[in-house]
Order: sequence, then structure tokens, then C-alpha cells
Amino acid sequence: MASPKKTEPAAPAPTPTGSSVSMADLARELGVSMTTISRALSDHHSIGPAMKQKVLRLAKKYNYQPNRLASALRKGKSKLLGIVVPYIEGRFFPSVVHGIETAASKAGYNVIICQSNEDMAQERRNLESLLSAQVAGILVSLARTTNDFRHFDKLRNRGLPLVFFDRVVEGDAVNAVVLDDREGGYLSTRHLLQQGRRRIAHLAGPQHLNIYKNRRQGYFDALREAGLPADESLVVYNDMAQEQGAEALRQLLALPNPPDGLFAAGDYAALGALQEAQRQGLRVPEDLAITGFSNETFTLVARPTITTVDQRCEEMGQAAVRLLLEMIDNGGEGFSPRQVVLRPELVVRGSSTPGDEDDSHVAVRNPADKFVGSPVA
Amino acid sequence: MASPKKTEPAAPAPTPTGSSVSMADLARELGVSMTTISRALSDHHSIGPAMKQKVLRLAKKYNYQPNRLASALRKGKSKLLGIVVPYIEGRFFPSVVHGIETAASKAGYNVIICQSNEDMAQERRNLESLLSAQVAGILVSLARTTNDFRHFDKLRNRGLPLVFFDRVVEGDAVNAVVLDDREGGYLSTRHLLQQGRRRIAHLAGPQHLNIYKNRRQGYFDALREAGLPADESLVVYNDMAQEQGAEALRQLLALPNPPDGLFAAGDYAALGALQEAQRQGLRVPEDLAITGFSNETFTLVARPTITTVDQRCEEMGQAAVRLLLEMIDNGGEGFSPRQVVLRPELVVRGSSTPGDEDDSHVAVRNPADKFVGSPVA
DNA sequence: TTGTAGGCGTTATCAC
DNA sequence: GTGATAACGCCTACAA
Repeated sequence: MASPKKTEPAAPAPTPTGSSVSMADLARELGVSMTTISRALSDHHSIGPAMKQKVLRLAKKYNYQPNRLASALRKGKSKLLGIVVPYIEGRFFPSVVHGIETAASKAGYNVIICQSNEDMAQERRNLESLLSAQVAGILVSLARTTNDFRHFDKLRNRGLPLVFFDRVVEGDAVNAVVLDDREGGYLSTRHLLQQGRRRIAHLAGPQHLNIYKNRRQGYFDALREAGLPADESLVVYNDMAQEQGAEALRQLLALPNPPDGLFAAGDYAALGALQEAQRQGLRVPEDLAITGFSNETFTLVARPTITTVDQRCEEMGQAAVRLLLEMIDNGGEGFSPRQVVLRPELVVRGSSTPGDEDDSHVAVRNPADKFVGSPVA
Repeated sequence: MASPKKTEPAAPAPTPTGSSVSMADLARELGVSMTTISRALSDHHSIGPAMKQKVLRLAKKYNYQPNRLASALRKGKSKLLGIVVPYIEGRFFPSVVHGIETAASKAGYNVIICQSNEDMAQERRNLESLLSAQVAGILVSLARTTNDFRHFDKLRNRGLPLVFFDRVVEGDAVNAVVLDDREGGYLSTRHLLQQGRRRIAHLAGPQHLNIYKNRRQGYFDALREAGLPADESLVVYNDMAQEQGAEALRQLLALPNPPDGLFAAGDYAALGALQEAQRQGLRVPEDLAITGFSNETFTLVARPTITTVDQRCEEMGQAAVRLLLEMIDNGGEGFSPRQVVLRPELVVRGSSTPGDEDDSHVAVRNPADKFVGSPVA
């Protein structure tokens, strides 16, 4: 950038018109060595309070900003964390990222964010890119298409701390933070049972994804606990889009003995099913009680409001960062992998509880609202 | 990290159990100088094809990853961009960030993301942090409380490329990408006029924010164009939360001559107004036509579906990156500030057009859907 | 309490 | 075509 090679080596320009000030500049100005500057700035004990003051004052005056690149290069450890998510849209991932950034920032780390676009090759490139950027650790939620995990082994071989969240590599050899999806499925289904439903159907997602597999498992667990048989004809598998929810419901209603309850493993599918039920003249929840999964914003806007499972997105981000920082601080070695399991929260609403609630005044929370009333110009 | 100080200086371990391989390692192994390695890797013309092959092969074999910290330190230019947003939640900011990351990644840049939490002090710290990280440029959407802009001047003095988006510093001295909010307000209001409405009210946001001021201006422009008087009694100012939309509507309906159309400057407020109207027994859109702003997901779930204005979030992110990269590539100097203005898109739905549409089959788009059907394990 | 010097991994500038 | 060398800004033994 702007050249620091002034002809006068004496003092840096009092009103720097560009370029950044380095420790060397401060040292020259004060007539001391860089060591002293470095120590004063990092509050080393061997620096006198007088000197420390002088240095800090000058640093402020010239608006000195440490060059973290140089520091990281020297120390072999940066203050950067990497995130790899399938995409940054919808409700879930942005919320988790929000939690991650907040926690990381509190610990003095910046966060580099990458999207895999659900593509394994892209995911691999993301990791290489983060490796190149010398991040201190990486947080990953797997792409849908990832079926080979060698690129993660490579990280581990390098001793780079790695934590998975939500979409994780199975097994206890990895660090991971997940929602207890089984519990979520269990709670939903048990809730429907408690509402007196006995023929409960399930809209299940792709079973190669652990989250959907576990939600389905919870569904079966609750049925079994209630002494009801597992009836695969009541389970419809699809990709959980809204229209597929509608389609699935049409299928279920065509059964000789149609369901009176429905646990959908996703809110979009739940919404599709709800709308289809209403189109077919069914009353929800009286004729058919419905529950979804994810606590999407629109579940509060639909009528009736949709019972769903909250995934604790922010907590997940925070927990993942906590775990990662522990590994980083432990120097990487001698850290045995750990899995953190978050308890989901069943949010009971109108789609599963007749007359239990007056939907007409529920407030839909806008993230911006939390700042309403902030002091303002 | 793992010490590179082996006792044998000959070759790096053939199966490195940790640590990263550097150019020096490759040079030693091949018995050439680091210069050669560097040039071969960066495809310099003065390197023979034979040598180049050898180097690339070895790099692959040892899985060499360039250390971008070192490169950036040496060159004074990193491959990092910084983003500062008020928060990463809701629909707008995540979508813009998505656009930014996608465009940046395509150009070989990684993105560091920071949240100001709508707080000016935090915003200032974010900038310092990014400065410290030696980013090549910064993208900012202002915090609500920012009323002093000196921290941005500081960046400019350093010659650091800076682009604002959506919430921008006013004036033509800055680089900025914004939505034409005035046009959005104008299109909405004109649409209501075309539906035959003559008493059109406006739910306006805080007027110190340019976006809300401009939406209001568009509203007045459309009225004037239609030869209708600007009636301030039909304008209600608040913070655009859902409940405030309901409250505002109560106020408007209490007027001696209540409105038959309503342009709300935000979807949450529009939703609140819609629900309140229905509670009061009004038919929407027959008795009251309503339009919102932002194209939130839930506008497709509400009944009737809500007419709204799409903000082109992704395009905004892309445009901002394009502008920033231009500045970076131009070497910073001699680049005259530019403002990019995106055209909003009016999305007409049921809340403003009687019988124009059958709401019952509209598909709500889940971001995940775009990957449905991807090849999978 | 302070200073000197070497090096982190890369690249630019010379020289051969 | 290739090599030696000196930075970039910071940290940290080791000396003084």
C-alpha cells in the first residue's frame, strides 16, 4: 500500500494520510526497541508503568492496530474460526451462525464463513481454503451429498480442531453438537397421543440423513411406549417440501383407515399437509392434529398456528464454539472427542390442541424487534 | 505447532503425521531453491514445464497448502473481505450475506462476518477487528444507532475499500448499493390506486432511517401523481413490529373516514394490520387492500397471501461485492464513489387483489428445496 | 527493566 | 531459467 519509506527516518507523519502504523514506527518515535513496544502492548510484567503509559498513549495517538496476520504467522495460531454450512438461508443456519459469531466474538475470534451448497466437492474446497487461511479451528455442518469423509481426516491429521454440528459424522470419534432429534420426534408423537390420537401418521425425510432417521425413531418409540403397533403404511417418505407434504396427506387420506394425527419431520411439509387437509374439508386439529419440526417463523402465521419443535439454534452455535475453543486451548492433543446433545423444546400450538389457544393474537417475532426502542440519533 | 526441527534436514517425513508442508520443504526435497518452488506454484513464465510438473506433483503428494497469512503479510494484501451487519437473522441479512459469500468465493476471497447488534460502539470494534485481520475490503450495513461516521473516515484514510449496502451513509461521497425504496413505495401505492382505492393509508417506519423515509416518499409521490392530497392523518409512524401494525390499524379505523387501502413499510406490520382487520370483521382485500414490504416467507402463508415488495437481497450482495472488488483491483486510488440502485419488484398477491388468485396452492419456498434431488449417498 | 537477533512462510529484487 | 537474499510485522529466547 502507501509506502512507509519516507526519506526522513525520524518520526512517522503526525497525521498519517494512509498506511498503517507498525510497532517499529512506535519504537522509533519513542527511541526504544520494538521489544519494549511489543511487551507494553501485551501488558508484559517486565514493563514499567511509566513506559507502558507512554507506549499506550502513542499507540492511541497513531491509531495503532496490531497486524494479526503477522502475529498469527509468528505464533502459528490465528484468531480465526472457520464455518462450513450447506447454505446461509432459511431459519436454521443463519440462527446457528448468529450464535457462533456471537460466542466467537466474545472470545476474541473472528469467523470466516463458507457455503458448501450441499456439494461435497465444494465442501472439500471450503476446507482447503480455511486451511490456507490458517484458521485455529473449524465448525462444520455436512453437505447432503457428503458420503466420503477423508477430507476431514486430513484436518485431524494436521491436528486442527474440528467440531460438527447438526449434520454430523456418525460415531463417537468426532466432536459434535446435535439436537436430540429422536427426543423431538418422541415428544411430538407423545403429545399427539396425549391428545387422544390413536392413528398417527409420520411424514419422514430422507433416511440417510441422521436428523430424519432419528425423528422417525422417536416417532416409533412413542408409539411403542403407548402400546401401539408400528404401521409402515402410515409413514410417507419424501424430501419434506411443502407440496410433498400435501401430496403425502392425499395419500394418507386415501387409506381405508386414515390417520387422526400427523407428525411431520419438517415445518414446510407440515404446512403443506395442513393446507391440503383444509382443502379437503377436514378441521385441524379436530379431525386431524398436525405437528411439524423446526419452529419456522411461518408456523405462527398459519391458521391454526402449527405445533412444532424448536431446535435451539443459537444454543447449538454457542455449544459448538465452546467445544471448539476448549480443543484449541487444550493445544489439540489429548482431547477425547465429545458429543453434546441438546434437548429440543416442543412448542404446542393450535394445530394439535383444539380450542386450547386463541391464535388471533400471537406475535410473530421479527429479529429486528429486539432492537426496537434502542437509543437512536 | 508440531516442530519442523527434525534432526535430519534431508527430506520431510514421507507420511507427515501433522504440521503443514512449506515451500522450503518442497525445495529441500527437490534440491532446488524456494524461488523456483514459488514460481512454479504461481505459474511464473520463467519456469520450465519439466520443473513445473515436478513441483506440482510433489505439492500434491505432500498436500501442500499455501499459507495465505504469509502471502498476505508479504504482499500487503489479503484474500479476505469483511462484512458488518446489524445481525444475522430474519430473511434480509442472511440472504444478502449469502449473495456476498457466493460472489466473493467465486473471486477467490473468503469472508469474515461481524455483527454490530445495532450498536455503534460494537460496529466500531468490528471495523477495528477487521482492520487488524488485514482484510482487503469491507462491506457494511449500518447499525440503527450509528450517528457518527468518523470510524468510517478512518478506513478511508487508510485507503481501505469500503462499500455500504442497504443501510448506507447518505450522500454521493460513498460507495453504496441500495434498493430503490422510493420506487418500492411508489409501486405499492400505485398498485393500490389501480385497484380503485382512493383513501390509502401508510404505516411508516422510523424516519431517521433512509429506507423508511424513501418508502414514505414513494407513497406520497404516487398519491400526488394520481392527484390525491397528502393526508398526514393517514400516516402512522412506529417501529414496524407486528403488534404495532395492529395498533396502527385500530387507530386508522377509528378515523371518521377510514382508509380502503394500506401500504405498510414492512411485512410484519402488514401482517399485524391484516390480522387486526380480520378481527374487526373487515374483508381483505375487499374492504381493505393491504401491501407490505420485504417479501418475508410468511407473506405466502398468511391468508390472504400478502402483496409485498421484493428487495433483491442476493443481487444486492452480489452488486456490493462487484463494486468492492473493482475498488480493490483499481489499487484503491482514483476511484470515484458510485451508488448502485436496485429496482425493487412488486409481488402482487391476494391481500390487494380481490379474487385475482387462489391462495390455496401457493408454494412456500424452502431454501433447502433447491437441493432436493441432489445426488446422494 | 530493556535490547538484540532470528525466524514464522511467502514473494520481490536482484544477480547469475 | 534459476538462486540467493531481503523484506512484510510480530514474537521471544537470550543477553545485558
